[in-house]
Order: sequence, then C-alpha cells, then structure tokens
Amino acid sequence: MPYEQTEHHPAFEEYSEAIFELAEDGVPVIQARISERLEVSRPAVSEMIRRMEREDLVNIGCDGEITLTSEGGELATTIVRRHRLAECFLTDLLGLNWTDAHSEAGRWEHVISPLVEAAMLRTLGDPHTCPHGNPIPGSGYQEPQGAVGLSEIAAGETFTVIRIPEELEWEAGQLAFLESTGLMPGRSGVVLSFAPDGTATVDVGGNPFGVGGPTAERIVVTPGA
Amino acid sequence: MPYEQTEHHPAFEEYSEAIFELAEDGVPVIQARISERLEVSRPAVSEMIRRMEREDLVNIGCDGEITLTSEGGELATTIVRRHRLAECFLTDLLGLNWTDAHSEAGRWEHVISPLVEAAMLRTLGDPHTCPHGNPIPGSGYQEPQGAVGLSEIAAGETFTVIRIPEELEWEAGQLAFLESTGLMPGRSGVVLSFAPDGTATVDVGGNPFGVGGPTAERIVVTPGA
DNA sequence: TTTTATTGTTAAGTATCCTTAACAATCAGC
DNA sequence: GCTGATTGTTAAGGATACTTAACAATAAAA
Repeated sequence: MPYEQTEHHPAFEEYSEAIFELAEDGVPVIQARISERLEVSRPAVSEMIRRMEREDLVNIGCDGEITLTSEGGELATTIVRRHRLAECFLTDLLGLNWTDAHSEAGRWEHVISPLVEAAMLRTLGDPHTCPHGNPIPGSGYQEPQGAVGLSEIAAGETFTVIRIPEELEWEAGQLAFLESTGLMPGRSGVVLSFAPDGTATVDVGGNPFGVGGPTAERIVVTPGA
Repeated sequence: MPYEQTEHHPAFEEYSEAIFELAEDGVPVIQARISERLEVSRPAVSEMIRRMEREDLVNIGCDGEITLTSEGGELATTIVRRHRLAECFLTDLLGLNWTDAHSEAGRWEHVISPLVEAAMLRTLGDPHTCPHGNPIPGSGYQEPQGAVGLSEIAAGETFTVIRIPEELEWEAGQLAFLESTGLMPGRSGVVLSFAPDGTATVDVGGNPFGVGGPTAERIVVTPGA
C-alpha cells in the first residue's frame, strides 16, 4: 500500500454511497442509475457491482435490483454521515455556500476519520440533518409527520421546507439557485400557482419564483407555515 | 475522469511534498531518500521522478540531486501549506493530538480547495507555523536569528523550542513522545547533560527526560528561555 | 407485431502506480 | 586496490478503475 489512502476501497465507498442515496430518493437502484449518478460507463458499473457482490457489500436481485448487505449498508451510512457532517461543518463553521460545500464534502467524506467525525459532531452540537435537510445517519433524526412533495401543496396554501433530496444536489446550478431563492430547510412560503406543465410558482420571503415540475415533486415540505 | 479527485495528480502532490520537505530538513534530495520517506520501492520512485521531469515539475542534476522547478515548487508549497494549515486546524479547533493531526493532515492536504484554505486561514487567524513549528509557506514566517540544533546547546544552558522538523514527524511514536514531554514550540527548558553517544538529558517544565542524539541534532531551538 | 429504447455484459484496451528480481555503477572503508 | 553497501535502472508483472465497441436480452411504444 502507498502513503495511506482511505479507510476502505475508495470506489466501493462511492458506489455504496450512490446506492444508498438512490434508494433514499426513491429511485430504483439499478446499474444504469448508478452509472448516471457517478458519471461512469455502464461496463464500469457492471464490473464494480460484481466485485462488490463478491466482497459481500451488495446483493443483486433477480430483477437486477441492487441492495446493500449489512456490511455494505454500514459502509454507505458511514460515508453519507461523513458527507453530511462535512457539509454542516463547511457551511456553518467555514462559511461556504451550498454548492461549494457539496462538492467539497464529496472529497472530504473519504478522508474523515472516526476521530475527526466525533470531533466535528461535538463542535457542531450533534446536528441531525445536513444543510439541505437530509438526515445524518445515526443521528436518530425522524422526518416530521405529513411530509409531502412541494407539488402536492395546493395553490394558495403555505408550506415549510423540510429537505432538498440528494438527487437534486447533483443537478448543475440547482443548489445555487435554491440557496439564492431562500428555498431551504426551515423556511416557509406559499404556493402561488401551478402551470399546466407542473411548474410551481412559489413565494418565499416576499420573493416569487418558478420551480420546475420534477424539482417541485422532489422537494419535501410540510403543509403550513 | 471519475467522480472528482484531487486538483492535481495525487502522486505528484505526494512526491513534490516529499522533495520539498527533504530539502527543508537539509537531507540530500535523492531518489533513495524519497523512497524511504514515502515507503515505496526505488523503481517506483525512479519511474515517478522521470515522469515528473517530463512534466517539468523537477530537474535532475548530473549528480542525481533532485530539485523542484518553479512549477513543482508551487505544487509542493501548496500541498505543504495545506498540510500544515490542516494540522493547525485539527489541533487547535478540533482538539486532536499531534500524532492524529499529522496522519489526518496527510490525507486532508489532497482534498482541501483554495476556498477552504482561505476559510481555514481566516478562522485560525493567519497562523505562520504548524503546531510543530514548521513554517506555513506563504505566511511570511521568518525563523528567529540564532536558531540551532538542540544538541548545540551546552549542558546547563536554557533553550526555547522553535520547531520539530518534518523528518522527525515520520518516526513512529516520536510525535506522541515529544508532545507528552512538553518539548513543543514556544516551550523552554534546560539541557542537563550529554551522554557520550550524544543523548541529551533535558528538563522542560520540571520533567527531565532523555532525547536521542540524532533527534537532538534535528530539533531546532534558540538559546535562552 | 414490429420497432425502438433501455439495460446489462463481454471483450479489448488504457492510465496510474505499485511490486519483485536482476543488474550495473558508484562510493566508502579497510 | 578490493570489498561491500548504496544507489539508480531495466524488465516484467499486477491491481484498480476506467474507456469504447459490439452484442444480447428485455421492456415499452407505435
């Protein structure tokens, strides 16, 4: 081994994380989706998943559905936890914006040791979600009752943002846009209207703006201010 | 390229850093020394140095002496700066001990972005040295006049620790020992005696202990308390 | 039903970075 | 001057993790 790398196989970490987050977002966990999220070719995913199965990190269902084994799940939650913890750390303590924190955390997640993880938790006061509202595994976070997609709020009704799913964080510019509009966890707004194509017009803090249909479906909110 | 790696070629970063630190420690910069410090085989170093020469990161003297080009020097100082900044951050803000901070920083140095570097500098109040007293490149640090090796202090004389060179940080247990004895930058002590083999007995804060000859030669101090 | 799109796989190849084995050159001590 | 240690290199090979091209199998749509 060279001059100290990550705790685990770095690629396995990345793939486990992707599988975990796809499942979390309600996306069917198949190779094609992993290929898209990690931006690698399908053959690369095919080979990698086979290796991960051999190492007992994943199971491959007869329908091609990929699930994490308990070992794989442990690896995935560790990486996801470190990613989200790093995001908290980078935004709250170092003052980075959402976009920068997200890309930075994508590298930090692979170098944070248990020791630093514990120190970060202490320093941050045991946060339960990342800045985008996604739960930090192991923190005991419980999503509020009655959480729905933003697109399910009727026009004229108010809502409170719960979380921006990981899926949206990967779309270029999405995080920067959402942060600039103030559509972030804890903030309340009102749905002004829906266009026929599903685009929602909402108002957060006196600032009206449109949110595309697919995006509105994914943003998790609770009804009421 | 896969899911975002380090800014530069990771191995080039590591090799540049090693070259920089060997030179800083006054060790002749030849392949054999790099091989030892990075714990890789000599053929690996041979090949790597050739690649780095091709990429104009290093020059190879006729006597085999390796020097960084301006480009290579820039890369090296960037990595060394991030390493030492990370060490400050990990000890001062996250409460890690020297040993843990050192090994952790060895990974952090490759994932810290210019943005985070700037944020860390701000948060730490523009430190000029790492916790072990080694200068943070670009900080404008000036080693005090009259700095000498601990072994050059006469028995009975006092001294103030300036820095623990990077070379010693790589010896297993060395950092933990020095930290436990209190032999750290800024602290003063007195040399009690020298054994014939060069071993120094010193007293720091009422706690007497022996320091091996080669170690004592490398620890940089100024005379006087 | 035929066509098209999606999906997974196989095969061959590349880049990076490491390894051991073997060898030649140089340098220092006796 | 010889011997032994140190040093650099060549050669061959391996693991990781990717790529493109080509091909089946399936699923959805016309």
